[in-house]
Amino acid sequence: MTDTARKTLTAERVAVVGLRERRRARTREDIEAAALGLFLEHGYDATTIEEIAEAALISPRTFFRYFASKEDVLLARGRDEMTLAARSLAERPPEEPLMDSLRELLQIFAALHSTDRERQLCRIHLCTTTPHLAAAFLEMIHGMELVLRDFVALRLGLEASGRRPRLVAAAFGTAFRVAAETWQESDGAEDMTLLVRENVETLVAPLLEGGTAPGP
Amino acid sequence: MTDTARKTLTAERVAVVGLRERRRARTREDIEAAALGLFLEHGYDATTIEEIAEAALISPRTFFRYFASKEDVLLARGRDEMTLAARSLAERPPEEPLMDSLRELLQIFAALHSTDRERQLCRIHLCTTTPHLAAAFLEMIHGMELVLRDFVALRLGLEASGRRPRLVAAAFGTAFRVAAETWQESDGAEDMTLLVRENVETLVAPLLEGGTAPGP
DNA sequence: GTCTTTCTGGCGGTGTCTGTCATAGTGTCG
DNA sequence: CGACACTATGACAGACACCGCCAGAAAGAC
Repeated sequence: MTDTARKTLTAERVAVVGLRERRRARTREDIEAAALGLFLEHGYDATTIEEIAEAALISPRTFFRYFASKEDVLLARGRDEMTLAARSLAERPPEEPLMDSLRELLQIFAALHSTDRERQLCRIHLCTTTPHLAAAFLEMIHGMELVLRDFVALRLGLEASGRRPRLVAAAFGTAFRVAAETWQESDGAEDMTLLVRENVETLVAPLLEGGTAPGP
Repeated sequence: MTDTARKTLTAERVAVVGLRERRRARTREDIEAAALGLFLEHGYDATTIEEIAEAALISPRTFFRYFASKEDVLLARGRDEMTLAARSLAERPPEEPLMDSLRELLQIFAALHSTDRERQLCRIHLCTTTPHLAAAFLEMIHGMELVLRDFVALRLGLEASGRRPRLVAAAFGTAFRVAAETWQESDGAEDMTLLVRENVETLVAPLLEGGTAPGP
């Protein structure tokens, strides 16, 4: 874990300790809000860092002290949530069937999702309409798949480089991605949680039923 | 189809007509070769457009008349091949079972793949080691999935926005992606064609067997 | 209160990518 | 073969993302 990441986590977990941390968290949220608003109004590409900085009452230079890049404003939150959720799988009882653990992961996503519904929809909308963001969005899910792959390998007692851990993790990521796309295209009308669940049952479950090696 | 794309296709299909087209194709290949060499030598990020241009004996400005971006040097070929191959599915007999058509698509990929093995390996290696390229690579596959989705919907008599066409197309793309990753990690030792085939049978076939709606 | 640590803004630089224009080479038609 | 249209090219200027650096301001520890 990087130093920056640890600090961020600490600041979030201990909630608020000093004035400095509170201010920093506040500024970060200001930037996110300002950016999202401008993106929705003028489009992602047409919005410059300078405009975001001005709207958030900071200097352009400071923007990059809060976010690594322009796309990060939209994806950092999701990225953190995803990897943290995937990592939390390590705390599940080791004897629990893998498919049950994955279903538990869905619960965590559902909880995260319900707290931030409106923004999620905006974010995914931007991601699916802007090519550059679409690529970054896919890569974000790919990052979660890597964490997931190691967990699946551990649980199945296989090497992480093997075929089955790869496919299970990728199938899960794909189930999530397709659900997000479907949800976005329905303008949030469909039930995202249900969509992911269905897709996981359709894509992932067949890979796992019948023990550890159902395939050829 | 864009004007540029049409021209490219024409130039490829009619092979070589005038001196102009031949020269243009030659320059394009020079740029590709120069770029790939520099990427492998110094890394993708450490290579500048200026260096590529110099190695290819063109001006930096001209580089962007052949490729839309730096990443495009590596991905344009694959992108074209993928979408063309996916589009060629339209010429399969309409009564052919969908799964058979998809297996046919694998054949096309295998043929393309065998003609350019070494470079493919280099390209995928770069894509899996450079974050920015990884994202673009995933997006390339996503583009193929979109074409595939429409085809699947047409064949199954469903709407392209439905769940099943989405999942089938995404599963196919994922099968391909995982195979590419596995192949790259084995340094080309494994049989890429076989890997894709296995993954498709594992991931896609379960979605299609038992008619048009096997799921719940 | 001082001292240390952290945050911030500004400056300058690199690199990607684009619009524009003049020039030179290519294809075509009379 | 000569006039014409078309296209490719290179040079220039510019927008924007991003980063290293430094000096000043603010916060926390003592």
